[in-house]
Amino acid sequence: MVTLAEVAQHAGVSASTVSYVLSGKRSISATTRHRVEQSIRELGYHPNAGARALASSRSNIIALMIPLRTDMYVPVMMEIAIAVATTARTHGYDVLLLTGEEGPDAVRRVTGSGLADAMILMDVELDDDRLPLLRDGGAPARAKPRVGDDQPSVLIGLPADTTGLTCVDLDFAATGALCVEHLAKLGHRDIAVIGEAPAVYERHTGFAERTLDGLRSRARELGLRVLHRPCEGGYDAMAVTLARVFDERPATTGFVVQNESAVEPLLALLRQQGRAVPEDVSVVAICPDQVATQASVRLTSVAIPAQEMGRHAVEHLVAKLDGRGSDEVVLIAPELTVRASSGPVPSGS
Amino acid sequence: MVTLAEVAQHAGVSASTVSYVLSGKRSISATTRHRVEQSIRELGYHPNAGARALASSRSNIIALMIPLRTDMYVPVMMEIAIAVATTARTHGYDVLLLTGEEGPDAVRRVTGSGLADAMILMDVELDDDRLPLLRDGGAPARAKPRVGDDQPSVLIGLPADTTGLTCVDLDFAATGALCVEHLAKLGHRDIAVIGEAPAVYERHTGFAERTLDGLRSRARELGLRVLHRPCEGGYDAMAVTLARVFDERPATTGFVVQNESAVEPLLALLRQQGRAVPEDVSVVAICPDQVATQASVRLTSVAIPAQEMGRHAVEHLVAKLDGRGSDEVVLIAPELTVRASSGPVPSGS
DNA sequence: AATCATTGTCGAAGCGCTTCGACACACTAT
DNA sequence: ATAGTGTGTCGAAGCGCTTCGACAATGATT
Repeated sequence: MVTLAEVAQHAGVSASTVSYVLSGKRSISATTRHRVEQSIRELGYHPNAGARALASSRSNIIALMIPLRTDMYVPVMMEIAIAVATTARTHGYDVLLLTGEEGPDAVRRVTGSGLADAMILMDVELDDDRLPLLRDGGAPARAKPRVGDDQPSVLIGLPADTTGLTCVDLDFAATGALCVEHLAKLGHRDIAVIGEAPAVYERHTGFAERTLDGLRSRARELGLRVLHRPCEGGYDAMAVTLARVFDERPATTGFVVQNESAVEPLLALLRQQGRAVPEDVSVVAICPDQVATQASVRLTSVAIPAQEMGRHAVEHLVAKLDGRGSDEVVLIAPELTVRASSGPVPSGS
Repeated sequence: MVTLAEVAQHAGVSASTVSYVLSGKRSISATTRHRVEQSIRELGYHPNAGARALASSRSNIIALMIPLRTDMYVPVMMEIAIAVATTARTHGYDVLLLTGEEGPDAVRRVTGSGLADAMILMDVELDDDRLPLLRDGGAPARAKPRVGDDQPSVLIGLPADTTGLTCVDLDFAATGALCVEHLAKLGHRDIAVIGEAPAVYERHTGFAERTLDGLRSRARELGLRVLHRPCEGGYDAMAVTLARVFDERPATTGFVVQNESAVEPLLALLRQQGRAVPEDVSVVAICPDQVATQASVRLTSVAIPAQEMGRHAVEHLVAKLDGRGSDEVVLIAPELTVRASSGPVPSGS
């Protein structure tokens, strides 16, 4: 491996000069800089990451923690992860992939060892046991918790208590509201919400509950009736759920679906029952665009802005690492795209 | 941050002793070891990753490179990535997430900087431009490429030329063969293969072509007729493809599908045409179990062993890093699970 | 002509760890 | 008693980089 010293020798300058060329922390004359850069290229020099981390106590690595069991739709998580990785690279950071398996210990390990400079947590639960560690920077009991000394972090998802935390998420409450508004405008009065699996609600995952809250309160204002039913994915579960919905609210003409694996079954079952979409019933989905456009009926939907979330998270983190930036909650405004699955209520009804 | 020296002082031993307790590379008396371990716990010591990497020239990090544009089904990639991360942890390694964006440069950067000790590449193309770098350990032109000095790597997927490379993959040729065998046994004589999108074949992605080769040669032995049609995902594309299939080969009764986003459309279209599955036509899929079991008809399928592939890859890599292990190609034997989508040919035909 | 910034470069001191050789000590075998 | 053989521990030398203070050299300001 070629070292800084070898580059310095080759260029006929001191090691520190090479270092300053690399970091740009002191001004270097153009001639010297070019000579050094030339040597670097010729020798194929790459600074040693370990040495750099040791000397500067900065690893230029961001840890991305993905829980093992996730409530998010997998492709969305992947999209976020990819967005995080690519955005991080543009800022000179690499990404360390952590699974939830180790739990809070992973936070301690990474923080304590200086493996990563910062941390992004995905799919945060309302009451997540990793949060206390992040609030005080991972140091369990320190005399003087100096500000800015701790491990910056950004959550993707919103916990119950956000004090001292930075979070990025889609504004799910607004999303829920947006969906009913759209249906209300089309004249629908009875709305059924097909939600995530019951387990998701039991685990008090933030996004599912917030969607529902936003949706319900807007529905109340608009005078609509809402029936919420959690639903496991797949055809059989959906069949049961759907039967119950029409049993309880035969006048239902609008559906809001927040469960990717229920989307296609719902459409198939409605078709099978002779209910045409969008002529007889309207369906609005909360899902990635890919699902919305690949479904058997092109779905009116609110997209999950995966890339944007990943990008935002990294950019906030980098800002924090640079001393700019602050703790705040960033909610991304939802956007509803009208496609072929929603239309005015049937005039006959 | 608490350092090795502080632990040593606290325990009343020298720094090297603490280091040996940690690494176990020299024998330490039980009493000393306990005392040191106690101090470590009390002080909440975590070895500094950078210092460790510098001193030992081992980062204990494995790089996982995921191409940006992928031919694999996204959830499968995610499953592999998670399996890689968790398996790596059990061997004391962390995982660095690299996207394909940087291309071969990423290999050079990571290799050159000692950021990672080893590398796993996913979704390898038949003629991948990252491979030459891996064969000689990432050093473009070195005088004496000493054996064992280079960056070990494992590919997930099979390139055209595997000399000097270690690869892990599902045996797709055997998979193709297995699928036709199953259909042949049930009496089907005319088989249609619904493949990945045309772009996948144009890019010469290994797994698609190998599946087809294995399938065709076994079909020839068994005297079956095979019609292969690449297909984009989604309903519209599938409708066109399916119409052409029955146009060209009206006697088709068996389908092999290797395209997750074509599975559900195919089932829906068959149903719509009044062809019952499995009574009139049989469908065998090559897809993750989750897709097979969540489809509207539970699919007879060959699973993609994502976890196993991830685990294998890491274990091979760790073996190489430990000086054990060798370059070899590991093909995982396919397993076909019979579910509800395949049955004997209709007697009337 | 003397003074003061400014700019560009260097030397040296670490960062926290691993690892090698040395060494003291307690044994066993002469 | 003497030499030989392990054990368990220590001291010191780095690993390759960053960064601080020092210091020429240059030009601007009196």
